[in-house]
Amino acid sequence: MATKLQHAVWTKLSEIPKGKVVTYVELARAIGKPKAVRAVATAVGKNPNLVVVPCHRVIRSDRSVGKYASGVDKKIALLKSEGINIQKRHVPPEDIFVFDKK
DNA sequence: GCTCTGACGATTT
DNA sequence: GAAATCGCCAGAG
Repeated sequence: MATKLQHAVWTKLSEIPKGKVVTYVELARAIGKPKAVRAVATAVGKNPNLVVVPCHRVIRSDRSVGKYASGVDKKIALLKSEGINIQKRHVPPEDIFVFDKK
């Protein structure tokens, strides 16, 4: 099952271009709930559609990779494969994607 | 309807 | 710089 919040999150995630990552804050802001970062994180973690939902492109606002269901190390490897020079503790700000805010 | 928990954030110690 | 604390929203029991 999927709540509307989760759907909103996944939809936004699918809009992230390859080679870019997004922070939970930006993602939360994109769905109109900038304070609901925790709810957003929960939604991402429960993502049932790994194909259209690149959850590995989601990082924390402090540029740390955060967590990953299949292992943080895997997440980092995937992002590096997309051209992102990511590290466990920090991610290059220039590779962080920002949603078009209104 | 209340309480606990969570892939978090920001601030303080 | 790392750990602890408080605050935040939504979902699950």
